[in-house]
Amino acid sequence: MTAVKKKELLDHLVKTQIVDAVMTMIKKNSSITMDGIARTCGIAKGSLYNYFKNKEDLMGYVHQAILEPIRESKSMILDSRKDPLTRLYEFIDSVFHINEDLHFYFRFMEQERSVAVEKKERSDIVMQPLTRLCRQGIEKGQFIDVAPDILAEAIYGMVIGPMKSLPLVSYKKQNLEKIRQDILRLIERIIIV
Amino acid sequence: MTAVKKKELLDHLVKTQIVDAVMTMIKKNSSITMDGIARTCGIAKGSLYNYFKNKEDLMGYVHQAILEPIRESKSMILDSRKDPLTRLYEFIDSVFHINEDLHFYFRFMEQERSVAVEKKERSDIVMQPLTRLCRQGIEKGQFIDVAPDILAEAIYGMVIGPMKSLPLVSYKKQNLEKIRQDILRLIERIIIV
Amino acid sequence: MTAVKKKELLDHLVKTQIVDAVMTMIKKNSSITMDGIARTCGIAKGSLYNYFKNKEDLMGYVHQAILEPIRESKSMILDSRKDPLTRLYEFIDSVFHINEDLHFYFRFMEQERSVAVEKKERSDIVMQPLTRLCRQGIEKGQFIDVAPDILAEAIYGMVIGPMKSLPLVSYKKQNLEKIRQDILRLIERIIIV
Amino acid sequence: MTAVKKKELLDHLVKTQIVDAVMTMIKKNSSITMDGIARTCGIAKGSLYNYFKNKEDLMGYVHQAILEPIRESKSMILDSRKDPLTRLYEFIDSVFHINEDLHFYFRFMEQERSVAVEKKERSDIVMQPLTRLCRQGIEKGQFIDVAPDILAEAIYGMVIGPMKSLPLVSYKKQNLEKIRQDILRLIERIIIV
DNA sequence: GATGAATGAGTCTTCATTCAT
DNA sequence: TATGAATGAAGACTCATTCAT
Repeated sequence: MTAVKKKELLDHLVKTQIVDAVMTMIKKNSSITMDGIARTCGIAKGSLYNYFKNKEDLMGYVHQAILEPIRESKSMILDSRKDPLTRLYEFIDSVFHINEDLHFYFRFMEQERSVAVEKKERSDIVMQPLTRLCRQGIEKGQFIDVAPDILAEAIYGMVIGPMKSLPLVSYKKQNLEKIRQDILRLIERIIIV
Repeated sequence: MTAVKKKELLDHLVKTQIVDAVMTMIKKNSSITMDGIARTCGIAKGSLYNYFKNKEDLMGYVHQAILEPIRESKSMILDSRKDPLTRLYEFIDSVFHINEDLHFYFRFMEQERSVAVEKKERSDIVMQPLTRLCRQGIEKGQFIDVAPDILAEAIYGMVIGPMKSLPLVSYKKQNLEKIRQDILRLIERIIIV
Repeated sequence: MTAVKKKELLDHLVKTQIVDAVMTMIKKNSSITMDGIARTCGIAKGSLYNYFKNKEDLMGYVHQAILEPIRESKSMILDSRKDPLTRLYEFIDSVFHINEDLHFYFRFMEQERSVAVEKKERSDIVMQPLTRLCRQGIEKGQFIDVAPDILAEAIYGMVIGPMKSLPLVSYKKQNLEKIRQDILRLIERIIIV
Repeated sequence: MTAVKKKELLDHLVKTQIVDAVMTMIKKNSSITMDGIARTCGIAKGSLYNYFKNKEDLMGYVHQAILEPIRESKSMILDSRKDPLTRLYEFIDSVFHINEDLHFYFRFMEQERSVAVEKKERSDIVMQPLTRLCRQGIEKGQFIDVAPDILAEAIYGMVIGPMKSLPLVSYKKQNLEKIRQDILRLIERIIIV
């Protein structure tokens, strides 16, 4: 391996470590300070600045690191070449299977309070592909014919809403399956022609 | 009036003033500091501590003061003795008519970022009465028979979702009416004829 | 005394204390930090920010506090209604009598390194009145007729130059008088008999 | 070439490179950090410490490297075997012709603010030879008979003063020539018997 | 009770210096 | 010898809280 590659690898390793540290802190709901990040990483405060220009930069990187996998997984489903109906079901399934990530994502978004940013991200990651999907479903006559962005919002609300409030409802595995069935029944009844 | 009553009245007056100050600051999107609150109120920083133990206490009070009117207005509609169907339509209408309040409420929630708190409040203010409403509608055979909390979440998502993203969509008055029509068309499909 | 006056007095007292602290530190040639200023004053770091918005503000105040007396004393001499010749001799005398202040002033200027600022201050305090003085002397036919600003610079250089380098020259009281005589002999040659 | 000589040559090469880097940075008015020096040189930060014990050491070397040419050029003029009067005129001319260097020198001095050092350098480079020149001029009966060091200071002040303040005066080429003429007239009038 | 000056822990950021490779 | 990542001491600034008047 060349020296350059080694360096890049090491660089990436430390950055990953930093991301992990921030994630841990977010999960613990502790406030994110450069001091804290360094301590959690077990490196010196100054070292953080060898990897990132400043806190904003660092948080931006963490942001991307957290969002990218979600963005990708959603995009893979929502933008595939399958039938719109199929994709919708797959999307709903995926939401049920990644709910832990999703909860983390939501908490992160709330920590990183910036209305503009949140809406932008939500829009980029889920709403835009979902809106495209809805448009295609409507064109094919599979979905009810309302404005596609409204339809997308409604689907998002119907699916994500119950997921977000799950931790409040005391639920077991079978409950989760029951919830899924109910959501599917609603989707079938409301969305599909 | 007794001295005690006078004191209570004065106490309430100042607290109201403090709440207003915080609201003003949130609207201006300025960061909420004890110093700033005192300055906005026109009282001394130290005096705040005569009314509240600490900042958390103060913010808790503001929290309640902001939420109570929304809670009440929602409760008045959702818990009235009218027909569930009627109440549902009234609720949806109310959401469309108070959207300014609602935006303020959302901004406040983002300032006061605390996952636990947000969910709790949302639950108290809207979801519980809405769930009760759904239960009654289902029992009466008016709404499709799924778990009432899921139905409530779905309705919430369908109605609030598009509202939250409104600032992003470039919209005019007629757009708003179009959105309302679309949402109503979706909601109607919940209802069993 | 009213409460307001008392407050103003106290405010001024603390600011004076801060100025003194900075002066002390400059004399000691120690680097001027907010921490150090606070320590030297015997007050808390945060308190400095109750009196000044930031370090720049504080240093600006110190700047003025140091310069004002010098500015005033120079202005009183250079802008008086006396004969230009008389004023010139008085100015030279004054330079010899305040040389301790002047040395402190020069050291301060070097600490506060900002070319623009230094030149501006020097210009405001000494060069402008001195140039006016020269212009009047030339008009009256008392001084040799060259550009007044150049003449002013030359006088400044002739008088201040030797003063600045005094600490290097091992000198005694009588030396100082000898230097003064020499400078005066040079200055006299500017004057048209 | 022996290995030792090779090493010395290399050492000198790198040091020259470092001096150039610092000069460049001073001209750009950017703050001089070890990191920046290394980056500008294209060598590693750690390597600087193979050539210099610490930053102070490095800056001292740069100091000498910058001053030496000025010192030499001044010395060549002031210490030549020509007539004192001729040398004085050559000195004044040289000041007018090297004003770019001089400005760089002044900026450097302001960066390297240290009263002691400045006075020492000024003394070494200009004042000592100028004082010698004055002494010779006085002995020859060409210059006015005051203490040679005072005379030197006065000349320095008369010539350098206007030069230093030049950037303030909005001046064109012809202005510069006018200034030169005025200064020469003053010198002739005041200094020369 | 009201006041607001004083406090100091906590936050981000810079940079000279060290040291393992 | 060369490298540059790691270090940590400083530095400027913020802000919730206390307390003497």
